[in-house]
Amino acid sequence: MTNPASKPASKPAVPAPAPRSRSKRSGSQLTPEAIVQASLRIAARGSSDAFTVRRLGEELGADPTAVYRHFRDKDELLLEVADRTLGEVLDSIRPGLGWQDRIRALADGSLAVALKYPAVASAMASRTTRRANEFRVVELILGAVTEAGLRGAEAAVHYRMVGDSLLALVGQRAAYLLFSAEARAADESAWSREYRLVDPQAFPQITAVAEELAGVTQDAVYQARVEALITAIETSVAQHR
Amino acid sequence: MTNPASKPASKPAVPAPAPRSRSKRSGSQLTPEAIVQASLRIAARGSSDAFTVRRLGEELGADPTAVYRHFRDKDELLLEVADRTLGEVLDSIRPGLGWQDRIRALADGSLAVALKYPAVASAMASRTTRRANEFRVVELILGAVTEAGLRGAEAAVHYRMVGDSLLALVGQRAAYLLFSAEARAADESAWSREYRLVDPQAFPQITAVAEELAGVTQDAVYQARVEALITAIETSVAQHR
DNA sequence: CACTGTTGTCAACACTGTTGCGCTCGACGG
DNA sequence: CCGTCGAGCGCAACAGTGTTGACAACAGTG
Repeated sequence: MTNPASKPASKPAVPAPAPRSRSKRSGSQLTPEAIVQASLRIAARGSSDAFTVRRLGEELGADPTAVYRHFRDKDELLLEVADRTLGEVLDSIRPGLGWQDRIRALADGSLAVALKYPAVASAMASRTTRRANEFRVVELILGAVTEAGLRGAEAAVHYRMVGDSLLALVGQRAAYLLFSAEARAADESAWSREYRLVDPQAFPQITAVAEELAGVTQDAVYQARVEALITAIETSVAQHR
Repeated sequence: MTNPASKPASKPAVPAPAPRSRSKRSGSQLTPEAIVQASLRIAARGSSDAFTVRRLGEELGADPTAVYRHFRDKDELLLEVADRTLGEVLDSIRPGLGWQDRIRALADGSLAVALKYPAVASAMASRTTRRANEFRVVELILGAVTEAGLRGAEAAVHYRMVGDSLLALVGQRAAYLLFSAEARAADESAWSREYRLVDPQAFPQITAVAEELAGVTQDAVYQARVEALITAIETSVAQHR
């Protein structure tokens, strides 16, 4: 079952409270924590090395299938890793910010981890973990839109708008990073080239701003998308009064 | 060929003007068109049947590897299929609409094909085809933001904002559809259940709107996200004057 | 007729995630 | 101290995936 439905008891894993030192087979013992760390290390390698179970075993110096003693499947591991990084993002958000800056901080933090661990962010782009830290995100965004002035159903739908949009934004950017560096470079240069070679008759608008199109940076687009979310909230607040 | 993207001779395919009737091996001959159509048929089956090359061969009544005589790899086939459906979306947009309605029409049409062919839309969520119809989309969005009142770099970055956001939105929704129906149902009911079971002390905002959160529909979120794009453009226009 | 190039078939390769079987070793009861 | 037990790991294997190269059958051309 690789679906997003996992009600049954999730983690016996390490039942004993005692850390029980190092022991077992040869030197280093395999813990969920170690597996998560190794996963992050692999995910950080980005496009140069895909995130696969076998690669994970290699990184751990253990047999790949040993991972399945600690996680039901790869999906559950990804969920755990994603929730972990999400927790770090949340912890890094300073309290006391205005609601706009809290959303910006959430976006910036999420983007940062997405750029650092593209494989993880990409895999989570269209799902939810339903784990502890995700509820913290819900709480954070809901707090922001409430502080902005939205209530009830209006607040709920705007939370979803912001949450889904951020997830999509970050996932999209991460997935793009999973292409090889050469492929990305080729893609970008191809775009700016073809903008200029377009038939002016058929595509007058493109021709008019071909230079500017070639000069648009990913960061500028990111900024615009985040600000669009904030603007949408502000506009909705202004309308409902 | 008024399209901008075809430098390396891409498709000899059917060089002869004569349709050369039916011939070849046993009865039906395999054409790129037939392959695209079969792909669409499979993609329309959604989560019940993954879009794989072997399944495609089955659908065609031919060996799976025969596809590689007409497309370099699966990716190129997906690009072609995606561009095809995108063309239909564009053709369905009535001219003469205001710029806002043109963006809404593009979004609605894209969502419609994404819901119909989730596998295709999902695969295209974080890439671009750089094919003919994609340039038509660029032209359409650029025309809209220009009509709204944006120029130069401002128009360019807003085009990217709208384009990337729509792609992400549609891809996200499609990817969600690729989960099995049961998994999706379980996921949704789990969310609405857990919203209500959350600790009121730790998550006051969630508790306050738990009911409303459970009642938010995908369509409402979609609407909000599209309107957010339009609002962002309008706001930017108002600011730059 | 022979020749050539196109196109479908078949077997195979290099991967992927995942499972069942056995072995080893640490921990625990007596 | 010793025997038993069970958790944790390695190994081999399975069912999938996309893709390639060799082979064969046919169309059109000289």
